[in-house]
Amino acid sequence: MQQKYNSRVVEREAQKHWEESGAFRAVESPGEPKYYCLSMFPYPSGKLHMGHVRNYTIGDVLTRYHRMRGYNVLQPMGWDAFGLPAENAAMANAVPPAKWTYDNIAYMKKQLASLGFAIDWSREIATCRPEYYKWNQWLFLRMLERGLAYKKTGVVNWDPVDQTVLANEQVIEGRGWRTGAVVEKREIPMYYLAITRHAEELLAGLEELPGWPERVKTMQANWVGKSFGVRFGFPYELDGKRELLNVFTTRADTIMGVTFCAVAAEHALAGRAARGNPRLAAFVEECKRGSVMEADLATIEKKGMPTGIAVTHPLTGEKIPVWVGNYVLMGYGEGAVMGVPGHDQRDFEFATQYGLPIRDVIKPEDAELDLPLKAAHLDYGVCVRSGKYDGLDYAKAVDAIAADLEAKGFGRKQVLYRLRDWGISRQRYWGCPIPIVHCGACGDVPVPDKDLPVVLPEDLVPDGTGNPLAKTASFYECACPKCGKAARRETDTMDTFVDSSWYYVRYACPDNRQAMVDERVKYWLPVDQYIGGIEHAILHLLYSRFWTRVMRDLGLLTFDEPFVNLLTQGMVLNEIFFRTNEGGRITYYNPADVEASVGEAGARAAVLRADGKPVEPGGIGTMSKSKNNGVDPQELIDHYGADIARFFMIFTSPPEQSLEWSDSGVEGAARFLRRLWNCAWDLVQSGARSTSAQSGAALPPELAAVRREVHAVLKQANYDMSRHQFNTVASAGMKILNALERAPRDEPMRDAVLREGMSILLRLLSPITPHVSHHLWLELEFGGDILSARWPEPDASALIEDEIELVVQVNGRKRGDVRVPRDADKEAIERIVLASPAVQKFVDGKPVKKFVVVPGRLVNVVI
RNA sequence: GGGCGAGUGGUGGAGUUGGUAUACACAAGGCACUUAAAAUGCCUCGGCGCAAGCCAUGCCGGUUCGAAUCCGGCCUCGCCCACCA
Repeated sequence: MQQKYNSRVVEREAQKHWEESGAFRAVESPGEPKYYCLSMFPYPSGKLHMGHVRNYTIGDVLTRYHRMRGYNVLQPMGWDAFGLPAENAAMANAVPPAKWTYDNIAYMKKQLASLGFAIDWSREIATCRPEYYKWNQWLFLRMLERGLAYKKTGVVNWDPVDQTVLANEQVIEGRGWRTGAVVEKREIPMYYLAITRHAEELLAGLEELPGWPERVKTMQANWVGKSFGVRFGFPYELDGKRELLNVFTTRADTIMGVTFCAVAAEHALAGRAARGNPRLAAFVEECKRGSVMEADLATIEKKGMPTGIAVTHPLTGEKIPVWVGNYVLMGYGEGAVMGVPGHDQRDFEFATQYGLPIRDVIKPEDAELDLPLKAAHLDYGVCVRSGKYDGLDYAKAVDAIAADLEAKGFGRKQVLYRLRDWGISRQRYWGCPIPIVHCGACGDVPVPDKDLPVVLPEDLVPDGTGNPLAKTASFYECACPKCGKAARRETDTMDTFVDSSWYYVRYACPDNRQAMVDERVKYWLPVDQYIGGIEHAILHLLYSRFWTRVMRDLGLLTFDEPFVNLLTQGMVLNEIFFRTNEGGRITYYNPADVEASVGEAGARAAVLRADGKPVEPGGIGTMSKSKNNGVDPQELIDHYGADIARFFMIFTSPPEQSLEWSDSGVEGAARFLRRLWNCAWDLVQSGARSTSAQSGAALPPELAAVRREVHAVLKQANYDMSRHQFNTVASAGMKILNALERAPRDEPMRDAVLREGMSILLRLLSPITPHVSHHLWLELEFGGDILSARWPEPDASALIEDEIELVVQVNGRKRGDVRVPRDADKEAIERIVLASPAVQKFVDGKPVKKFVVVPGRLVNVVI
């Protein structure tokens, strides 16, 4: 054994051993309990960042722990390899996205290997490989057959210079992020997946996910957005025809307070009214051009214009004017609302602005409203000034009004979801081709299964002006599968969220060229533990839950929910430093280049090392390129090694909380592992390798205390492990080492206690610091491979003491402690406690009102 | 505007069911070893007080023998959603 801990040597040897022995190869073994542990696969952006390291370390801890618990574990890894950054890099470097992506994958794979993760690399997948995305296309065709995929014209952000669609986040202050051109709204045909058909099931299914964080479930439920209400129509006549202006409301009880109706600019009625009304037409155009971003909509001023059309109130027969309102969304409900200014704040603002009447028809049960209203009264109450509905509460009023509307044929109760169908068309090159051929004679023709996959050419270089596929004849020129005539292939590709919606299934059978899934899926799926960032709480996880149900309905899967347990790990944060120059431009400096010192009165001063001049502290924030506060994990690994990096990640914060980077924290981790090594070295030097740890042997009190400490800490650590609080498991490792180091030197049984303690400690740490644990396990000759060693359990007999210490409280305040025999009953304890000087002093002859005993912990004397 | 979290030392954070608040670290200070530095080891470390003791888990109140933990009302911060009818 080397005297000094050399992480490089230890880690290289351990990794070589694991690789040569195929230690992480997962093999199906029916009858054996399985544990499928999955971390969200990375986008191959170039190199790992700290967030990856944290994510995969947490996953690896769970994987290795469950293996030692006797589970047949699977931890796969792959690449979310399609996407926009590859196209941007391609433009910048004139290299095809494919080459850039594959190079990045090769480098990042090496980085992952150097961290010692227990990954089964034989199952590696990359979503940009035809053998993977073929099944995207295949499933899309199945969905098309069932009407679950369909084509529709939708509104998108369009960059007129680049001739391309922009994602919402690529629109900055109304302009394209690359070109600076004013973004237009355009209606173009896109393919949609009918996720709304599963809205109810996606909502109800959340109830069956006790292993998911509450907040993720809440976010999903809000996103699906279920509302109970009434859908009904206001009748009107146009060009001699009787029509209905349909609206949806969750407040049918306020229907007698309607003083106007408002429709979205895109609504058919608005278009109709705009004909022959240039001012209205101009207003409608203005509204249509507005941002697609909903967050922006919330802040803009309410604007509207009358259409000149009037509808009839379905219950009162009153004439109601119809307006176009910029606050009405075409995409939700009917694109039209009933205006109740008395009881809806938006309607109130609109009515106030345009002088429309405001009517109060709801009042609190036992109070009167302050009239005139200064704002809409939103609370539920009872109906007033509502004719036959007067005095009814919310539920009764809605029931009665819905019944009347239904009787008259105007509408009825309805459930509405906020969720919209998933548009998957992207006018981008680096993605999965949509398997459709456009034929002049036959229309849109699906590519037959036998012609799958539609292969994406890998040698194109985008230039920023539109989709290169649309300019590559060898791709788009094809024969119609139906009639054989010349046709044009669809050049849109799929949203990359499609790729990530089912990759976890494919890990079970990545090599199957004949089918999307096979028998092995039944063994491994669903995923037992999924780990990833909270930023995927809505979209990725919702799409995956949807896709799973689609596959289930096709008979490909037999379960509803893909991820049984979900752990959302926190962000990795670091300090931010910057300077502002005369022009107001902010330059960020990496904390590694900044010398920070704590000055007088705790004031923090920071200077840039390069020039010794001060920089301003900008607080703490997520590691990011824009704030230039990232720490390159590779430097950490090169300098300290994988185990120290992993230990720091686990020890510093609980997995779900954010983790603050700290150089001295890393030093602390390094210090601990050196001490661990030294402890093992001493034990090896004492020649005590073969001394067996006998639990039953009578130990002198000091050693019994050490052993008791070790087992007590282990007991707590096992509880912490089970609830995924890994930071305190790492603490437990430190506590055990502290206890072992305190063991008295001259006792003959010392080495036996130390050996037992080390065998526990190494196993406890091995999920966190697998390399050094592996190495010391061999050096101390505990037998076998620690990878598959049994997880340690505390020895109950080690925890028993003949005398226990009880804390003594008087009136709930700690006043001392007493030692009592382990089996003392309440009377005996009371006798001892009342006789103790600490209690005597406070009781001072006063009568004892109550004597509370918490067994094994404390007593409380109430006087 | 709505929803969900979270507020504990100088810092990161412990504290299952209410039961010794501040575990384990980091930083800081002191000492030892050393020619010196690094490394290592030992000690101190919530506040006030000479002490007995008192006060401290965002603030105010309540329940309880006993509250960081439970209940009610505020304040602050973070995240998510957001003119959703």
